[in-house]
Amino acid sequence: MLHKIPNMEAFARVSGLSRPTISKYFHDPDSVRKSTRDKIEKALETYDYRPNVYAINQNRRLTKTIGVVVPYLADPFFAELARRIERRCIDAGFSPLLFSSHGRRALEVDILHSLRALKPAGVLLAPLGRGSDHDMLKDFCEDVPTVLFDANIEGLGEAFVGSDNFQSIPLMVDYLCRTGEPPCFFEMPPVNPNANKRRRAYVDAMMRLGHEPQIVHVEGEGWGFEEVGYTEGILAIERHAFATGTVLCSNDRLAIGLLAAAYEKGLRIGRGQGCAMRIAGHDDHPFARFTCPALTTVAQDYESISDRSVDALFDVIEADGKAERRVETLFPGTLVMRASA
Amino acid sequence: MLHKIPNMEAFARVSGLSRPTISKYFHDPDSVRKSTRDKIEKALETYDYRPNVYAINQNRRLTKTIGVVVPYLADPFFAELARRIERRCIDAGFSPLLFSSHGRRALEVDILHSLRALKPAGVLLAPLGRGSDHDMLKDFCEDVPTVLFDANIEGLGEAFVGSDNFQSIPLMVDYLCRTGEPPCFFEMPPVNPNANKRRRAYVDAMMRLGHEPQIVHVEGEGWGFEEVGYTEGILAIERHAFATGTVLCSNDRLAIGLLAAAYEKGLRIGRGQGCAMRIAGHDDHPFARFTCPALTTVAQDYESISDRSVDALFDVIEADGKAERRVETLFPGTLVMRASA
DNA sequence: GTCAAATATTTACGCGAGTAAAAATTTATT
DNA sequence: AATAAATTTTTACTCGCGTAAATATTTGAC
Repeated sequence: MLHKIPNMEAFARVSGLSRPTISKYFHDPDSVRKSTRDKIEKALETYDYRPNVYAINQNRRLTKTIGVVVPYLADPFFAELARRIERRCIDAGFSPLLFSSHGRRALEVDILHSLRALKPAGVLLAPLGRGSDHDMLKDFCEDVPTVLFDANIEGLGEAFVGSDNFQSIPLMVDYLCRTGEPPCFFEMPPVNPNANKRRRAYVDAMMRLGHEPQIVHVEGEGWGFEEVGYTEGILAIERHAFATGTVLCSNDRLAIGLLAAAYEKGLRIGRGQGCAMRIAGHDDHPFARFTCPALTTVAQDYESISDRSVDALFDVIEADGKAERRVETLFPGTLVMRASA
Repeated sequence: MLHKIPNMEAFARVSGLSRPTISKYFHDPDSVRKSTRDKIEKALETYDYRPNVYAINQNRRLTKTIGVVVPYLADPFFAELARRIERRCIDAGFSPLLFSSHGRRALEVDILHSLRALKPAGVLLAPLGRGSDHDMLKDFCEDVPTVLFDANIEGLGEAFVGSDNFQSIPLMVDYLCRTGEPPCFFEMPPVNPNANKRRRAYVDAMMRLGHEPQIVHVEGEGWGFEEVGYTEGILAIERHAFATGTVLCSNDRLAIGLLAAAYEKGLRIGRGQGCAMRIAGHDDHPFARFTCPALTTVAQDYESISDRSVDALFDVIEADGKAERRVETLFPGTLVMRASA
């Protein structure tokens, strides 16, 4: 175990250099001569010293932390996005801090409050959406360089990166109509703007193809989508609420619930012979390939979304926290044909 | 929008009080007289001031942050535990910071390094287990009050809280034997000690009941359990590797993969007439009730585990970072009978 | 109204670093 | 070797707040 060094002053002594030089080194190792860099790194092997984060950040106006806020971390979709974002932040020399609002407005507000206190270099925020405190969020975005992702809120933040629901939903509707009955749309009360956009995209797509849109709207609160999909799926099936045997769900988690309901009701799902129903989702949730049957869905471009969000934030940070203008980047989805539809 | 106040000095002026009093207030609002508290809170409504986190923590030896580290956040099991833990920390006036090792040793090491720099009041750590850097972890635990949960590492940390695999696995084995063929055990290379314990518990339980243990061990790396369960499940089914028609998986995610494989192979899963196979899991993963068929499993006691972990950490923190002795708390699992077995 | 107890103010120093300016030293160039 | 350029050292001040000690003020009890 190496000997602990309490502060930079002491470390400067044991490494035979002056404190400002050490300070420069930790700010950027390449800013000091090779020979002194070697001295420092040799000392670092012998002594256990790392600069005090709090003392460092006290003076810096902007720190090296980046806040990442998602609405619901128990959703592997967000876990996956967060994972990629974290990675890219680390690679760029930042320290990401991850927060989940757990679907609750009060928590999102709290998180943003304490995040502001941390003076982060920037924040990547997937807002609750409908559940967000709009005014508070606006204040926040004015103080802290923020890029929104996944769920857009008009005019908030320096940029938005997400999926193009008006491309992805028609893609799926087209596919379903081409290969069988036109789909009904299975949705719950929208927790965020995507859900709304998807419904509208569904209606548009159906009209364009000359079909009557059939929306099966069910009640259900919160972010326990599987639960809602299951419970309300059971009811919908019992009441013959699905006008056709093809159901497009507003997201994969809802589809997973519906799949479970259909299974329990003895309905065979899929596009083959003897199947009573086709079910499709949206997102290509990490678990979608392991449902029974595997879920046909539209894949969101995780990689592009996370990469682009981070890039956008870095741009903003370099531009002193203000983007020239607010850019919205929408990535197209890709059809993932599996067994369920 | 309220007027921004740069520091405590200035805030003291506008609220007509002295800085030390303000300092006391933020340390504990009840430590000042009601009348001054009111003054401060009135000023707080007019002016936008919150103390600088970094300046505060620079002097405090122990901060009010608590680190929460899990091995793999995209696993809803950990997401759920983390959620409960976070909540309890917040309620107790701490600021939890959540980190995921994403299954990688290097990342766990990095996280612990930067966590140490944050001088947290304590850390709740679910270690990678087999993948952890044992020596580094030991150093860490000596510096920072740490409570391990989920995966135990002998002698590390001030306490351990987890599930009692030697109770839960026999519970399931008994049930399966009582209601049908004795189970084989489906497992992959153990990423953490639980997997090992579960295998041993399975062997013990089978022997006790006078049955020959049948272990189906498959290859597979990392934390993509569903993927391994699926891929290797397909192979195992093709090769008739399951000695009996009942399979106990070392965890639910593996079971979900196997379920998908069985479905694809046209095997009907469940305990009823015409079923080819029974599949059981372990953990009661949040999605386990939505598989097709719903997964029979052993529920881990999420609530007790998270609550007890936090309590244990608080005890340690109050006892100045050192527990009298290292206590291991194991909670029993409960059988969750669903349709799959 | 008096006096002790409780609370607030004043004053002053410390924490661990960032950083700026001037002086001193090292390195590179010719 | 002389000189210019690059780097390091010295010195000193800043940041925002914790905290301790002495002093002053307010409060409550009688």
